[in-house]
Amino acid sequence: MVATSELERAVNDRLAEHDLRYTAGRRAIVEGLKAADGPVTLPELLDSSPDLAQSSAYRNLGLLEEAGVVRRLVHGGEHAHFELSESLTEHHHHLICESCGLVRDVTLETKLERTLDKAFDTLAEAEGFVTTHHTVDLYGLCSTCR
Amino acid sequence: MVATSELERAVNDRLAEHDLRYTAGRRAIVEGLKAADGPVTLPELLDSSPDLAQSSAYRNLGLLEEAGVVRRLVHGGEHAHFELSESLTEHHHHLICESCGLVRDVTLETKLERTLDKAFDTLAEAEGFVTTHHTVDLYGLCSTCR
DNA sequence: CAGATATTGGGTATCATTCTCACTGCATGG
DNA sequence: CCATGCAGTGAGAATGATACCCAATATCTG
Ligand SMILES: [Mn+2]
Ligand SMILES: [Mn+2]
Ligand SMILES: [Zn+2]
Ligand SMILES: [Zn+2]
Repeated sequence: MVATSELERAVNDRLAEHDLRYTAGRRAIVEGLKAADGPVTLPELLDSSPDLAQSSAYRNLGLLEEAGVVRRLVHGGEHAHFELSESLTEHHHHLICESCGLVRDVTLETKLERTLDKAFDTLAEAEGFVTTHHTVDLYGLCSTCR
Repeated sequence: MVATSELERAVNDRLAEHDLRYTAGRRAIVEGLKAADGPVTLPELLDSSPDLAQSSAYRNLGLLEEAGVVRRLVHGGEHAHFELSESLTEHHHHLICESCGLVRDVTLETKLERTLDKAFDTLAEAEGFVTTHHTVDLYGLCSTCR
């Protein structure tokens, strides 16, 4: 987990590389994502930071995504979920409730993750692909929806 | 790979269990998915079966999904992709081109898949989840988009 | 065939997300 | 300080994939 000041500096740097300013609205988004205990939807983000305008939040989430600060998760639910990029946190995967849409983070053992990376590279190569990243999503029912 | 007549019977059975008829439109969808060399979008499906009405195709894809005949893949692109359910084909994963949206099927070694299943169950249990299935998606660039 | 139920398809509605544009904030330099 | 220019903002409108409606048909059952 990156310390806040370090995170702030890293975000600032990435935005600068893309000629983007680190404004109050963008800081509120980053803080909101950092404070959340998992990926959040846009309505959830607005609830936690009521001063954000919806249109600006969507726009800034898109810009932060392009700048490599934010990752957008697209699952079957109504809303996309957003989280801080893995390069600012750590590589992990997701547990998704098919009933309420809740998303939780999970981490695989380093050893298993390395085995997977190797297997994935081989598979992709056989199809002529070059892969940039992978996702592993576990679908099911959360403890409250069971 | 299930033979066509066997597939037809299996689809028929599942629809019957849900009080759904195996009509010409639904058969066209199943045939279209079977003939495709990977998951297809609704516009692609309509192109390959021009007599399908868009509204009926969407409705029937949803019903076929509920009946366990079709699986819907939601990635970042414009359209969802559809394929025959794994229970009618075999468990596999996806290689997705981030540039053109192409989706290809890939299969992991049985041994690795079993290792994953075990690890996933443990992780889910620790979070109070019960999992129904998992996805593994490899993102990158296909040979033509490289 | 009749009655009951399921399906169809053209049109319309929904709604998450993106776009528009007039306005504001902020940096820079003279 | 003020002027200038450009990036950012936000309220509302537009977009587009997908779902819904409903009157007309088709299919099953007996
Ligand atoms: Mn996450
Ligand atoms: Mn597939
Ligand atoms: Zn749940
Ligand atoms: Zn491609």
